[in-house]
Amino acid sequence: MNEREIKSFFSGELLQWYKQAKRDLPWRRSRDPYHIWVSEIMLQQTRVDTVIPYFTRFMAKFPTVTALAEAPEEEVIKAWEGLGYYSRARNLQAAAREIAENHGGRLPDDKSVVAGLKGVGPYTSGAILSIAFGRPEPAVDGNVMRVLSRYFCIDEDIAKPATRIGMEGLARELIPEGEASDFNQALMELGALICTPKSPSCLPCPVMAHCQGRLAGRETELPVKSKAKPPRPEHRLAALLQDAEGRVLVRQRPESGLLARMWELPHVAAPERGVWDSASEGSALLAASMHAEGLAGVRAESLRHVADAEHVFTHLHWHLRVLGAGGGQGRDAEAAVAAEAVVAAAAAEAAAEDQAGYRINASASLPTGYRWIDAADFERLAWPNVFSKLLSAHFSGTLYEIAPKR
DNA sequence: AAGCCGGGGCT
DNA sequence: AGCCCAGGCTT
Repeated sequence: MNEREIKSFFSGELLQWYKQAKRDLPWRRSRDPYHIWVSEIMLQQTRVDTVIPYFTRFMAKFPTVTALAEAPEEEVIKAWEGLGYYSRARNLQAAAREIAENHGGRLPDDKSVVAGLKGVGPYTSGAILSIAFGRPEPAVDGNVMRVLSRYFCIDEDIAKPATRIGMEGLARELIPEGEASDFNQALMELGALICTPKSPSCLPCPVMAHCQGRLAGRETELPVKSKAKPPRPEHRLAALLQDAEGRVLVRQRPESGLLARMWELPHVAAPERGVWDSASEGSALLAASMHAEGLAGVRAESLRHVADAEHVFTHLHWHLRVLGAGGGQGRDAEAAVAAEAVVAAAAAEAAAEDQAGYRINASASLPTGYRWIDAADFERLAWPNVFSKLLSAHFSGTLYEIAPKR
């Protein structure tokens, strides 16, 4: 078989396989470009099984481009809570506003418009144009690069942008006339169901007979991919502070950057691991930090170790130690903390006010971005997973289950 | 080209 | 507990 025949065998067999093997997914029940678009944004870096419930809820809440464009941003972020990469949600809404404003609320069959949308790169552009409009554009994601690397025995590093460009050229050639939608989905479906990353199921694979990687016995060593740098560790001290009514002090993150505009417990980075490990030094640091933020009344000696939590990002690994005070929460995972009187001035004021350890005068204003929340507020605001879990446990009275062992 | 952006599944 | 997976944007 020559190169041309190997390619046409691949396209023909794959397409035929897909037509009988394709999964019934919510976004495959519609040809509405808006549905395809939302699903493709959610599917960036995210598995099908994770996306399904989010997609269903999202479409019920924001059924049209216009509905999404007109929604308050916090509602969109809340609907995205737990999916990660929150800039996807902000970009999606910004693009929806662009479509509502300049294209009558309908995604146009126009490559330059689609490719120019916020949050739409080469992969997503190709996916929308082919799936929603049948245009013969390649849609090369990680699945497709894995499948093509193996079938054509390509050992270029798929982490390099130049490799993706090359794969797009190849994928474009492979699209059968008039079948771009099914063919592109077939390529990804094969990667998801058969040609999987770890141990590919070659026997039921519709194109095994001419898979160059398999014929060379190299299917498990392909694709070649250079490794990412490990996330850098950060040890952080977080405060779980309550007022007399049991409300919890939280703050909103900055407009841009990591976890932009989401809510969290106040926390501060420990300059070194030793400070984080030491109950007295950690408490003193956290109290001093809160005081510097304008929160008079935190006394280091009243802070107790209530939980540890981890949060791993692609480039960052947070080790969170949660120190708590106030409210009626009597359980103590750790012995009472004896710290230096770092905030002595504030302590004197606070001691008169509240023996439980922390209290903000009702008339005193909180620093910008801070507020007290109750369980109902918690349900409405959007949190990164780690704080969602901690606060959910706190409000349901089960925080001790994720508290440190000792 | 390299770093910045979350989260979950598998072994 | 440590491994792997995976697009787009910004600098």
